[in-house]
Amino acid sequence: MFESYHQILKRNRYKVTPQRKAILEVLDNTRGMHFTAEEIYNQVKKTNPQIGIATVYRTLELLVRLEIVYKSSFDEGRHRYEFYEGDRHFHHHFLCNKCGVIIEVEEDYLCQLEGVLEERGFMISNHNLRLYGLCPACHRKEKHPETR
Amino acid sequence: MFESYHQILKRNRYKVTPQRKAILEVLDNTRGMHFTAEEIYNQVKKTNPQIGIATVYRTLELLVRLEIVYKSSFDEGRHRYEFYEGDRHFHHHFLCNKCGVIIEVEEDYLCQLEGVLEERGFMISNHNLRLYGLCPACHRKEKHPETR
DNA sequence: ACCTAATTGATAATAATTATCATTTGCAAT
DNA sequence: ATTGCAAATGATAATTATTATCAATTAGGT
Ligand SMILES: [Zn+2]
Ligand SMILES: [Zn+2]
Ligand SMILES: [Zn+2]
Ligand SMILES: [Zn+2]
Repeated sequence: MFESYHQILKRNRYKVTPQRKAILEVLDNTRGMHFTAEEIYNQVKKTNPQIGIATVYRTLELLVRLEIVYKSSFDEGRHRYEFYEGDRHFHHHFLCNKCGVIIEVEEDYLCQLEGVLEERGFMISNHNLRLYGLCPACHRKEKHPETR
Repeated sequence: MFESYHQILKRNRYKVTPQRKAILEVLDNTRGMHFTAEEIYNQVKKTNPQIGIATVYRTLELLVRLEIVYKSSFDEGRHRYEFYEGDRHFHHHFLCNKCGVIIEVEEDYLCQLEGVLEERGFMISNHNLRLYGLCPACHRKEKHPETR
C-alpha cells in the first residue's frame, strides 16, 4: 500500500527521495484529515527538520499531478490536501459553521442531477460539493444550550 | 428592484455613494455572468474613471455581507461575484474543462442527500456544488471532430 | 565509485487581497 | 442653503499563499 506510491513514482521516472517519502508518510498517517501545505510542512519537519517549504509545495503538486493526492479549497485563502482514494467521483465535504470541523460524506446522490445534465448534452466528469451547516455536536448544543 | 438595493444600504446605515451605485449597476447589467473584482473594476471605470480598485474590493465585501452579492471560488486563485438571487440554497455551477464557460444549473437534487444528513443529526444551511466536464458545444465537437 | 539529470533549500518574485491614512463627501441637523 | 463630521474613497504599502530562480546536493543507473 505504501509500496505502491513508491512504484507510482518509479513508473513515472520520479526519484524516491527522503523528502517525498516523509510527505507521503504524513499524508498516510492523517487519512480523513485535510491539511494545508504549511500544516504538512510542520508535520514533516518533525522527522526531516532540514526540509524546505518549497519542497512541500512542489511535492504536493507532483502528487496531485500523479492523482495520488487531492487538492481542495474550502475558501479559506489556502488549499488543503488529502490522499486521493481513487474515486473519480470524489467524496463530499461537510463544513460546520460553528466549530469548523470538516466531515467527509461518502454518499453520492448526484447521479440523478448528472443524468439530467447528460440528457441535455453535457458530459460530466467530476464534481465538487461542499455542504455547510451545523455538525451533529454543534446542532445538539444549539437545541439544548443548558447542557453546555 | 434597483431601488431596493438603495433601500438595503440606507436601512443598514451605509451611504449611497456614486461608486456603490456604479458597482451595483455593473452587477445588475451582467446577471448570469461571474466576474472577478478586477473585471468589475474595469467595467466600472468606464463610467467612473476615478474609482480605485480598493473601493471595488471594499464594496463587494460589503455587498456580500449584506447578502446582496454572492462570492464564489472556482479555484482559479481569485474570486468571482454575482448577484445573490435570494435563495439560501444557491444554484450550482457547471464548468467546462475545454472552453471554460460557466453555466448555471438551477435544479437542486440535493434534498435527498441533505435529508439523509439531517436524519443523522446535521443541520444543513447551504451548499456549494461545482460540476466539471464538457459543455454541450464542446461535447458535440468531441464526438464529431470533422465538423470543426 | 562515478556521472548526470533530477531534486532540494534558500530566497526572491508574483499576485490577489487587505490595511493604512490623508483627503473627500453624503447626509443629517441646523 | 450651510455646516459638521463620521463614513467613504483613492493611492499605495503590507500581507500572504504560492511559484520561480538558481546554486548546491543527491538518487539511481552505469
Ligand atoms: Zn460543529
Ligand atoms: Zn476529504
Ligand atoms: Zn465548453
Ligand atoms: Zn452563478
